[in-house]
Amino acid sequence: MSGLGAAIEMFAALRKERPVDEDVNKVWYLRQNRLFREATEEGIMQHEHLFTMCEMPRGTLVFDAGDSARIIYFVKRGTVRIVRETPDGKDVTVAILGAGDLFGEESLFDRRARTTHAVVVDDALLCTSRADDLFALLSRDPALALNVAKVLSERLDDAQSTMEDLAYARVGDRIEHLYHKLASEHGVPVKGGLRIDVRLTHADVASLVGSTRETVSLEIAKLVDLGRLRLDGRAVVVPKEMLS
Amino acid sequence: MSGLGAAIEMFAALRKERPVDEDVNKVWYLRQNRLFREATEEGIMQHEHLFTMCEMPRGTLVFDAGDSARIIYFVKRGTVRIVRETPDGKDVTVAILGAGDLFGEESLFDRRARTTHAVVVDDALLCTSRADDLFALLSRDPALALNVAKVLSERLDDAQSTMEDLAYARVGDRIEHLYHKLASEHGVPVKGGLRIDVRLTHADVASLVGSTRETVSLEIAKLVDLGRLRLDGRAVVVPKEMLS
DNA sequence: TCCCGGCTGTAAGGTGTCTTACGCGGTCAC
DNA sequence: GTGACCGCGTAAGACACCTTACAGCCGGGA
Repeated sequence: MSGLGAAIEMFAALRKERPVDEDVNKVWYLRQNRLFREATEEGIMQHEHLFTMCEMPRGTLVFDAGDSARIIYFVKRGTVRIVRETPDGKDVTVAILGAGDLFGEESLFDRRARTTHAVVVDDALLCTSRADDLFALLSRDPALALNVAKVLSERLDDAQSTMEDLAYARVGDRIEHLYHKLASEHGVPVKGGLRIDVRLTHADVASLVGSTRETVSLEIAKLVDLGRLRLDGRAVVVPKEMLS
Repeated sequence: MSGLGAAIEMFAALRKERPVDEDVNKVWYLRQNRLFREATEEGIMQHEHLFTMCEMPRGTLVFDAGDSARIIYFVKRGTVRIVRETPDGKDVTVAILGAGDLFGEESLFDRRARTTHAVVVDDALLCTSRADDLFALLSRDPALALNVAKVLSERLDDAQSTMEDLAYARVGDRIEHLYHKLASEHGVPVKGGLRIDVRLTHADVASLVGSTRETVSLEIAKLVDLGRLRLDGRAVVVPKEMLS
């Protein structure tokens, strides 16, 4: 994958929209993105060396809490989990990210070591950039900087909605909300609903809804009984009559 | 708080002309905001007409969930609470903001009605700007746009830390963490610690830590017993030996 | 001054969920 | 194949916290 491809993917990531067919969409992104509307081919070329692509299999630790490497990541393909660890060693997953998302953006503004770690959930293709390089690029282009702000604003809204759930909803409802959100972001249409192919174990789900592996097993079984979720092999399906 | 009250307050916020001495201070106030931290005096002067100051007493509903007015707010003085409401009517306070913070920034990127409401906790002086005006300003100044991103990034980190607490910490610990955070952000030094002058009722605290008024009363009493908090009249004091 | 409404303290009972414990089936490496 | 490991299902007991209920307090307005 060329650096140019990487750069294009990065701006695609900032727009938070997902390609259906990659080859067609490279051109599509060029036309859509404000930056590239006025930019010459050479202008794009100038920045291609700032980006690197890399492939990572399920389970890879992208970065660890405490790391001080200042790198920003863009998800091109696959899924990544952002995790905090509580003082007594429990994991809290604060975000599940897919194609089009970016992460590690704290290091754009903050020199402190990371407070989270990031793990690959489904085999991923990532694009990376050094914080200083990206910062310089953003400093020259307000539209891009605003895109970053927009992405963060959406993530904040997401986090607040999760806080609401954690504060007052029961575990069963939290799990259902989680799967509805995953369905809308990562669901693939199957007959009768949306299948979630993100490979989350019950322990992973527990870390997302603030519960334990055992209660998650129990509550999922209850939800399936009630017809609010279905199982398709190992994957969870949200019935379409449940999608508001 | 009634919807009518909300509308009246919004209207007042847009219309009210402040006394001349406030206008003179406007630039000074703007300068205190994180957004304009590195901006030049002239730069602020140029855009000063985009902003309006307005005073709001404790209890004022700054904006309500469902409002579609696209306005961004800057806190010059006082304290403001950002609140979401759960389907069954419970309040979840997702942020407590003080001097230098901004809020309502969703409307910069998003045309949907607000999902939160904002209430004045301590008599506040706010500065308002129409979303479109501010957006135009940010589009011309990458440094300002990056400041917005930075503020959002910090708020996100904050939200994630709260999620961690809500997920696995006991109510007592959550309250203690809350007061430590408030102390570091809004605390005024008194002998033996930091006093928190933000006027939060136990019900308010409950909405911050995802609990009930009664358990908050109980747990605060326990914390005071253990010497982990002190009371100074109605205010809470965090003993300095508790500040890590 | 007195009343009223909002804030706080306290306690009994109920329950959602965590903890602990164990067994079972799949999958992968050897 | 066969063991080791991981992910899953289930169940009894404990407990943190919510619910419900009521009473005292303080401050502000009539």
